[in-house]
Amino acid sequence: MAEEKLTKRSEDFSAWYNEVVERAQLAEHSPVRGCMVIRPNGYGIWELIQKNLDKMFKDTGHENAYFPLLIPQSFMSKEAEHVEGFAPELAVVTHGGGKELEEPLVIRPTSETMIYTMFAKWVQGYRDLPILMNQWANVMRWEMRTRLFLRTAEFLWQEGHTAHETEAEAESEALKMLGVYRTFAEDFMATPVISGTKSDSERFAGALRTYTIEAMMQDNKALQDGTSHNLGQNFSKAFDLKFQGRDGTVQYAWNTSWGVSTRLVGSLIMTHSDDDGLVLPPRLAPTVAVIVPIFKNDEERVTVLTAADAIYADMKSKGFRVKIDARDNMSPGAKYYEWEMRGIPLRIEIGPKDVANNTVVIVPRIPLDTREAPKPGRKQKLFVEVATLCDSVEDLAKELQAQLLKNALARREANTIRGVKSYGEMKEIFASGEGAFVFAGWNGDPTSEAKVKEETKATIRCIPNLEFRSSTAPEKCLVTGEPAKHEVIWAKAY
RNA sequence: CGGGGCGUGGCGCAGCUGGUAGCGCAUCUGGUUUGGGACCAGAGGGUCGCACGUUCGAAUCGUGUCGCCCCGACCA
Repeated sequence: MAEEKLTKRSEDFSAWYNEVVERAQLAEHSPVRGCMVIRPNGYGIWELIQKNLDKMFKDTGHENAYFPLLIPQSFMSKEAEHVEGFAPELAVVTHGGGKELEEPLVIRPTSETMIYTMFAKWVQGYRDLPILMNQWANVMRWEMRTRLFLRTAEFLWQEGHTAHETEAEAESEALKMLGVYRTFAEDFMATPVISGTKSDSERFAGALRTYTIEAMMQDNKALQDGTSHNLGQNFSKAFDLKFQGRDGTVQYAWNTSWGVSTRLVGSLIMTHSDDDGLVLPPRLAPTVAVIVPIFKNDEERVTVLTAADAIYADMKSKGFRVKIDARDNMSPGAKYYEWEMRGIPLRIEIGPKDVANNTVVIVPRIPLDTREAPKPGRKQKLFVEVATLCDSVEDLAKELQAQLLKNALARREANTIRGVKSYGEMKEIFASGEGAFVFAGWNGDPTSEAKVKEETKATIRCIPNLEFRSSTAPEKCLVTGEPAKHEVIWAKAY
């Protein structure tokens, strides 16, 4: 009996997302409210994100360290905005060793307070700067409403923390790391992102400025993929992080922090996947290719499996992330559906005919523009010589990676609206349910921002960086008609 | 925190005018199959979220409680 099809994306995006997460065996709800069990298939994606980002951090001079999970409650209170921002979502430990603690400990929602406490001990003079540090950790925020990968109570992330001698140096660091995130999003996640600055209302609690990369999901809602903050001297003043400068005077250090989380896995799912299930960019796919042997009888079985095993061993030895699916209680068709659901970029089919011809059939997860178009209703099937299989897989993986970015970019541009004439027009856009990224002028006033949020549910995702702005800057604020201070992107967001 | 829904084999569900639990998928065994979701035969597996109450008798009725999901508010 065939398993029922996935809910269609177009019918119920939210249900579709949950089904992909569960049926692709990425993650499931834990017995604890709002927490997530990440299964190996999902964790494998995170491991590749970690591995590749970590290399980029090291290449830009950062080192990894680790700080404690529990933070004395008093640390949290030292920076006024920070405590106000996080107080409602703290989980607090009140007992230990069977006794009530003198001072409650909070489970870190982020580690600024702990890390800058330590930095303060480590820094005396300007020669101790800069500190360029990162930690891979779990954090916990008692969110009112949670969603697998996108907003869980506990999540895995990396948080970079740096301390600098000058304001300019800190600003440059914050922007540099935003650039690292943008490069990672495009090159690995195949996700086009718009980088820019958050408006004050969306700024990190305690930051001078918050930078962001914003991606568009397939329901045209925005998702913040990563964030980078210029913390100014707010935390160094709160935690007494001082140094003696080149001129002999004692000064406060300048800090930045930046992070991405397991939310990126959710972002991947919502960006690329389709009605057949998960679609993974090859560079972040725990398994890039799966070999499915096909045979009718025992004789064929031996021939085909021998050939398939040889291919598998060869690819494995060359470092390919490849799997062989030799299960004998399942028909090839059933296997195809399963691996498609799980987002494997390339399927390698090998049957008796292929063995005889020294070929295999490769089926990419999504159609590639670079290859001959498939017949209507069919998948693209590529016949490949066994002798050149590894090169072909490498080429196809690259083509698929590029195709995903191309498709996502085309989709975002098709749903990006510039030159909206009136606020009424924008209200219609967000009332239609289709949604979009709307580029428009804004007077810079939080009041007009709040008004739009209330009336349309759309918020300012960011003030885009120069390269993402419209060629002609809007003159007027779309909401009030006053002179525009910035061009901004309005969108509904996760 | 407000509104709604749901807790019954691994998963999805039925049973709820009370009478001691059933279906589909999955699993196991045997056989036939296998180039797009195989079929036949047999088998195993459940203190019906938890507690108290009503009753001769509770998955079913009542009260309480715990948990999960969805929508909203909230959210670097």
